[in-house]
Amino acid sequence: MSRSPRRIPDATVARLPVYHRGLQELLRSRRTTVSSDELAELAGLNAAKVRKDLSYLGTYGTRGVGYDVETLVRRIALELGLTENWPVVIIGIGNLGRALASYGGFSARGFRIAAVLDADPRKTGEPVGDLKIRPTAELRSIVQQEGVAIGIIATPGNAAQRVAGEMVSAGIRSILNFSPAVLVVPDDVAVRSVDLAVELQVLSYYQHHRDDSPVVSMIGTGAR
Amino acid sequence: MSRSPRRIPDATVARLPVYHRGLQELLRSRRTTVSSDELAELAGLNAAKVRKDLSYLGTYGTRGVGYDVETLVRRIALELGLTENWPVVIIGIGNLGRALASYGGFSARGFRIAAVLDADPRKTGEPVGDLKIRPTAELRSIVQQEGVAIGIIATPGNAAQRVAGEMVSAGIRSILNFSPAVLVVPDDVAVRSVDLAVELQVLSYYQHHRDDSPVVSMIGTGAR
DNA sequence: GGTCGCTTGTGAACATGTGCACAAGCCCGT
DNA sequence: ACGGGCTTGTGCACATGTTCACAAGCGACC
Repeated sequence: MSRSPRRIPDATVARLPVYHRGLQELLRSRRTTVSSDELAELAGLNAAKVRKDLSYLGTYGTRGVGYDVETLVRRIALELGLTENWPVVIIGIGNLGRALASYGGFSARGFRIAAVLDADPRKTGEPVGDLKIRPTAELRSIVQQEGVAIGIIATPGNAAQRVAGEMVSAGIRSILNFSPAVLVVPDDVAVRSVDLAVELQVLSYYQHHRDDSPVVSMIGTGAR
Repeated sequence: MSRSPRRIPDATVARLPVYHRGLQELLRSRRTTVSSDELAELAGLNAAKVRKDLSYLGTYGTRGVGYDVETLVRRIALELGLTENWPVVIIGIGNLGRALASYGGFSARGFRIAAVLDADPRKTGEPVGDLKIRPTAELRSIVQQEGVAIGIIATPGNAAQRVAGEMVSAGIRSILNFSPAVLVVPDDVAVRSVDLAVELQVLSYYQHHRDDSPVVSMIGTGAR
């Protein structure tokens, strides 16, 4: 259904959510039209990249005018699959898991938290926002009942691989991993990992080598 | 002092922390030597990439044998500047800020949290781990006294730009931004942004287009 | 209806990153 | 001392990503 004519490059896919975020802001401020230059400013990129990225979605701009904000935000949401309101589960309810569970941004941008789970039986029943912590043994039935497609791992590193295996066997095929571990999963499972310490260490490198080369970077989005 | 002979490519810099993490594991299990193949497995990459990456650090391997774990972990730590035990500050102590503040991984990997700050005066004095929340007005003096070089922003999006400005004017030149906002800073300030919703949305794309192309990716590390 | 100013969409040059494949070099056993 | 097995380091071809620069096209105004 929402197949795009050409395949979209990974680098562009990583930036689409940033455009989506900026366009939503514009919507809120009642802007109807936006140029590639303005959108570039909002996304922290340059105009050429914006135009090339958007061109992979098809021809949605008007020369001499710009892009219609509402059309474009809808087109990007469609492409990213945000219209499906994916149910997600979070496993590992420590400080980070709790923070993720109560992070308002998720529900506002195409996702809803179907359940929060933890392997520690002492935590079972503990409230987290509107939800109660459930034991990991219930994962399979939750996934099946709610049609969960995306799982978030917020456990310590040593539990992550086990949890990933449980997710995969429960039918989850997209995993967002916040633990400092490299996950081994079947080829048809997508994994994205965010390691907080890694991010700091990259910054540390550029801080350390400041005189050699000043650099500003944004993860996966190739910002200036 | 620790200048490397050639400039290290960004893609490699983003992977060095992952090697460092894997090597530390090996150290703990008393391994003295590791091949590019084994290290690749640990980092979720392929051996060719590992060898090329490490070659930018100089010639530290032994043909027919592999790399000396201890030498290599030290060399990478030196390159990343992890030996300096950077003091960092966290601004914005909501759920996420609290999670970051109590995240053990930081102290274990080259950073120490010098202070946690929040703009809300009602939170001042509240304990977070060993620290107490301080008002943002104290940022400048903290930065000067402790020599803080790296700041972490964990505020809501609408406060992020203001906080970033305060950090820059206080003398911070490396910022790790967890808010969903694009920060505008002077050229000589490095920014890395992690937007949790963006990560989910990227996963959502690949989930949505699953039939077109199975994909596994790891942020900024180019894993298979 | 024609012209002018503005902005898109994109071909082509350039830059960066990846993977292959193999020579160079080290260790060990004989 | 020498040969065999193994692993590094890297040149080179290929793939992906970025930027430039400009023709094409739209809208507005005369």
